Amino acid sequence: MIENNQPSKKTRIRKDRREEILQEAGRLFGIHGFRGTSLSSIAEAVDLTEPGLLHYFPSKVHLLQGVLSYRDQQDSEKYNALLDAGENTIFESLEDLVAKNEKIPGLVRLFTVLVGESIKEDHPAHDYFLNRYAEFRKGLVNQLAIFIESEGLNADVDVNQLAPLIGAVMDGLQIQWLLDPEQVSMSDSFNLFSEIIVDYLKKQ
Amino acid sequence: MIENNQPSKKTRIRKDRREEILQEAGRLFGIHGFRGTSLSSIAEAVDLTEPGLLHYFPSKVHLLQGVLSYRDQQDSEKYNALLDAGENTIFESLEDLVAKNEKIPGLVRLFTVLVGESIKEDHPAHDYFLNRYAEFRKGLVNQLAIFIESEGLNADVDVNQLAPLIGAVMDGLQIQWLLDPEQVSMSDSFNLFSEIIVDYLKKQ
DNA sequence: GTCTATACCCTGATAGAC
DNA sequence: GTCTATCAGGGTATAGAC
Repeated sequence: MIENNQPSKKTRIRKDRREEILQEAGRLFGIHGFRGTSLSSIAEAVDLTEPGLLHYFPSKVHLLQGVLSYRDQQDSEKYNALLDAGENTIFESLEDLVAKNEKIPGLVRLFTVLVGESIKEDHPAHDYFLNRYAEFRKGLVNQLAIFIESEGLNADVDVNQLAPLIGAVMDGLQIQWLLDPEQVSMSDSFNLFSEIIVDYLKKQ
Repeated sequence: MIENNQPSKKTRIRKDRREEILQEAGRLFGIHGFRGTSLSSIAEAVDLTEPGLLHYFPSKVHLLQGVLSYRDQQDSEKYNALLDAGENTIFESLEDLVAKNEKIPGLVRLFTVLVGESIKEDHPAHDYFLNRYAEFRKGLVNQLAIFIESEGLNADVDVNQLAPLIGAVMDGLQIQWLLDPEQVSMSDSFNLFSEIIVDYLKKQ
C-alpha cells in the first residue's frame, strides 16, 4: 500500500521559514561577517533563490537586524535564567555564562566578528552594539553594588571602572579563544580573573 | 626674480611613495576593514589610479601584508623602548602602553577591526594574528616570571592563565573605548586592573 | 511564496601604451 | 612609474510571471 506518511507540506519540519533563515544567516554572518556574507550564499543555505530570500527580509540590513534581535531574545532568556538560578552571586553567574559560551563557538563568533565591523559609525549594527555594551555595563554596576552590599563589604572600589573591565575580559578572551582554542581556555582564565576580583573586593 | 624654491620632484615631501601608500592603506583598513576597503579608494587617497597603485603592491593581499609588517616594525620599536626605559616593572610598562594607545585611535582601530575579520581561518591576516597573540602571551609569561622573581614573591599563580587575561583586558577595553570613547576610559580601567593584579600577586 | 530575468554598480586584476 | 582601456566576476535589488 502506498500511502504518504510524510507530514503535509504545511506542518513540515521547517517550523518557520523565517526562523530557519535567521539561523542560517546568523551562522554565515558569524563566519564571514556581514560584509563578507552574500545574500546568495544565505539563499543557497536555505534552499531559496535570492529574490525568494528577499521576500522574507526586504534587504540585507533588515536581515541583519532580524538576526540580532532573534539572538538577543534567546540570549536574554539564557542570561536571566542564570541570574535567577538559586543563590548565585554575580560572579558565579558570569562564570557559568563563560562556561556555556565555550560550548557554542558559532554564537560567540557571530558577536565577536560583528562587533569588529560595527566600530565604523555607519555600520548597520553600530548603534546596536553601542547600546548593548552600555546596557551591559549598567547591569553590571547594579549587580556589583548588590554583591558588595550582600557580602557586607565596604569596598571603596569604583564600580564604574570595574564594570567595563569585566566585559573586556570576556570579549578579549573570546578573541584569543576563537583564534586559538587549543592554547586558550576561556573558562580557566575567566575563573582566575573572577577569583582575583572577588579576593580584591573582600580584602578591602 | 623668479626662482623655483620648491624642492625638486625627486626630493619632494613624499619621502617614499610606498610608505605613503602603507600609511593611507592602514588608515582606511582601520576604518572599513580589509574587505570593506577597495583598492580604488586607497588609490584615490594617494592620488594614483588603481593600476598605478598595483604597481607598488601587486595585489590587495600584498598590500595588507605590507601594512601589517610596517606597523609591526614601528610597534616593536615603541614597545621595546617602553620595556627598556629605566626600572619599570612589566605592569608600569603596560600602563604606559595603554596610555599611549589612547592617543592613537586610528592605530588601535586598525588592529581591532582586522582581528575581528581575521578569525576566519582563510583570512589573509589570520596567521599573522594567531602568531602575534601567541608571541604576546609568551613574552608576558616571561615578564611575569621576572616580576615575581624580582619582587621576591612566591606566588603560586599560573602565569599561563594570567597572560591571556592581560591581553584580553587590553583588547576588550579597546572595543568598548572605540565604540564609546566618552563612556569608557581605557587607561582608568586598565590601571585599576593592573593595581588589582599586582595586589593579588603580592598578597599571596 | 517563489521563481526567471535583468539592471546596474563595484570589485580586483591584467595588457599594453607612454 | 603611471596611465587608459578592458575583463570577468560578484554584489544588491527590482519587475513581473506563475
